[in-house]
Amino acid sequence: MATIKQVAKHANVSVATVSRVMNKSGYVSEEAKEAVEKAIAELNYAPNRVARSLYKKSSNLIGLIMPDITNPFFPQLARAIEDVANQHGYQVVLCNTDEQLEKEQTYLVALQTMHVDGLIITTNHSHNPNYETLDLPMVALDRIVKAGIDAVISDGYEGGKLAADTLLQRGATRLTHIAGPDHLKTVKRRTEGFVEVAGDKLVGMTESTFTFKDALKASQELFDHAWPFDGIFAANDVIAAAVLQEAVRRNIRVPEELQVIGYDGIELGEMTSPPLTTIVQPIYEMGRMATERLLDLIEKKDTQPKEMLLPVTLLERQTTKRKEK
Amino acid sequence: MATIKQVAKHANVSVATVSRVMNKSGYVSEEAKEAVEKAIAELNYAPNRVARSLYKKSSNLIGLIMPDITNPFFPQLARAIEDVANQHGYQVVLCNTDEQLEKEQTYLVALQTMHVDGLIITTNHSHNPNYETLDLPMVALDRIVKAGIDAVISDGYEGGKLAADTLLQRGATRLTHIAGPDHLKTVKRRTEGFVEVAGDKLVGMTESTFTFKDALKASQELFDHAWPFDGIFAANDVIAAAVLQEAVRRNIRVPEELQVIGYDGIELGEMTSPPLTTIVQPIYEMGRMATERLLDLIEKKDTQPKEMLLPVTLLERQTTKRKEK
DNA sequence: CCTTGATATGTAACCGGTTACACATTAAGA
DNA sequence: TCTTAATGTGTAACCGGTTACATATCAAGG
Repeated sequence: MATIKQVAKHANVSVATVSRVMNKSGYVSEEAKEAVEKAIAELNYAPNRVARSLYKKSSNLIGLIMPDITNPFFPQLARAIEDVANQHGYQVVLCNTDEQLEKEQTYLVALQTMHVDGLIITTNHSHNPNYETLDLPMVALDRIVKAGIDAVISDGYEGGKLAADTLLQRGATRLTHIAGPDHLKTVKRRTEGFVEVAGDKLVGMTESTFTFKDALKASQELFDHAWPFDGIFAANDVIAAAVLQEAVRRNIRVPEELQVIGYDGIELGEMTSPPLTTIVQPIYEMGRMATERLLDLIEKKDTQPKEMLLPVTLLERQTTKRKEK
Repeated sequence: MATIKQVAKHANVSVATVSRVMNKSGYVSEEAKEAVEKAIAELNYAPNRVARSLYKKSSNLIGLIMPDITNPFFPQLARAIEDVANQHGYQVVLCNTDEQLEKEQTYLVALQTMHVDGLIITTNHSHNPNYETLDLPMVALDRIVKAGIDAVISDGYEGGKLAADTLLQRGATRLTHIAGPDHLKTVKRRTEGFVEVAGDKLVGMTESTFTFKDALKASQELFDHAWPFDGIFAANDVIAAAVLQEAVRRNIRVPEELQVIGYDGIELGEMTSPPLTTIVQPIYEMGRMATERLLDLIEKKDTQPKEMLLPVTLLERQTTKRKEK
């Protein structure tokens, strides 16, 4: 690969002039500019980003820290982030932490020493010392790290209420719920909203992680102990899919005997039988906003911490009944 | 962040000595070593990877080029790659190209100018000029780029035969198939294997992309035109899920009336109702092997091009009948 | 005692960009 | 015509590491 020196020699100017035309900075004569552009084209030159990074202390890299890209909620987020980053000339470094503090810490130093310009974090323990001392632009996505760090989240509380409302309106009278992991504040809000509206119609509740296996186990327990019920809200779509599968296995008709609502709006919901009714959070949009916000932070456009709460909507597919008039 | 100079001053040695103890190279007295280690610990020093990259022309970064991480086959691959890379001190840069040559080209220069050490490619057009001139270690994963470039793929041909065999053995007599996109050689092999064994039992066949929407459309067409049939092999699990959903919608009992086999072994297959029987390729293993191979290439351990063909297995869940004795 | 090789350490060049600064030329304004 | 500011360009320092090379000390062998 050609270097700036070779370009300079080829164009009969100094490296400073080459740098100036590339960065459109300082004064350059029309003549010199053309010569440099010609040389760049002829040598197929592209500036070495590593060298630039070293001086500028900025790499045009952003770190994306998530628990596990294998969890079907995250790829869409990653996609949005990558799209926006790329449009602005940034690349993203993928980090799966499995929510392990130690892995996270290792990544954090790796990312810092490679001078990433910012971080998007979709992982947290309620108290994570790793981030608190970190002096790097960052935004939390779908998680809340701590006050003072920007966050983009969906309105889980309203989502939970909407789920209960919908179930009740469609004639359900005995509601149940499978909550998500206890340490995720954003997920807890869904449960709170649901419980509030469900009131004394709530006849059973359990808890599960977001893996399908665990969700299946939780579903079985719920069916074993709380049956009969005719409406269920799952803390996310994976859990809802497990509920659905277990219902089918038990020959419970959905939605006639049991109505099911999930949360997230991932593609998986389209693929179940019947397709899943769910509370959709605008996943791609959330990724987009988080990234744009991060880029603003990096370019110091706005340093006032913000929390962005996005509205959710009901997507009626076929695990709920038609609306009663 | 501290620099090597500060560490040197703090330990009362030169930067060269500091560098030597960090890299365990050259001669260093026990005394100096201890002083340096103490200084490193006290200043919480970690070497600047950008500076190191500039001199070494190696960044410990690998580029991962895939069509779309949102396609449920890829996250598991990405996860495996990231795991292995990380264990060896490498990070991965995620690139979604949507199979667009132009996007790919843009990424390629970005990746080159940031001096990534290697590439894993899971995307291709049968003839992609971008890679042919590229002088960078790379391995193709689940795709074949061209002879001379290492590839890790699963045995689609055997997989197709296995699917047909299984269907036939379980009493199916009228087989159909939904093939994948025509330009993917590895996917075509599945079809070839299936068709060969199915022989004159094959009563219908169509083609689809790997998006659920398209797959649903293809399924509907197949049901409209080729019904009745009692065994179907889909080129991947997403297509199989679409077939399943359409079958349920048409009140066709699975597996009693129609047996379905997919290909891939992604988690989604577990979540359908009933759970999907499928030909599983060892996805994580493939990602692992590709990455290990790439790292070998980077470290010049072995430069003889190789193609690794991994065996597939049948995972019997509930869309096929029990084996007849 | 002298030579030699192993051990130990520091100085400075280098990687490939960016930019402060010095210097030269030219045009405009007084 | 003289001053001043705008324009144009090159040299060299700098970013933070790595390493070639020079230099120094010391122990072993002849």
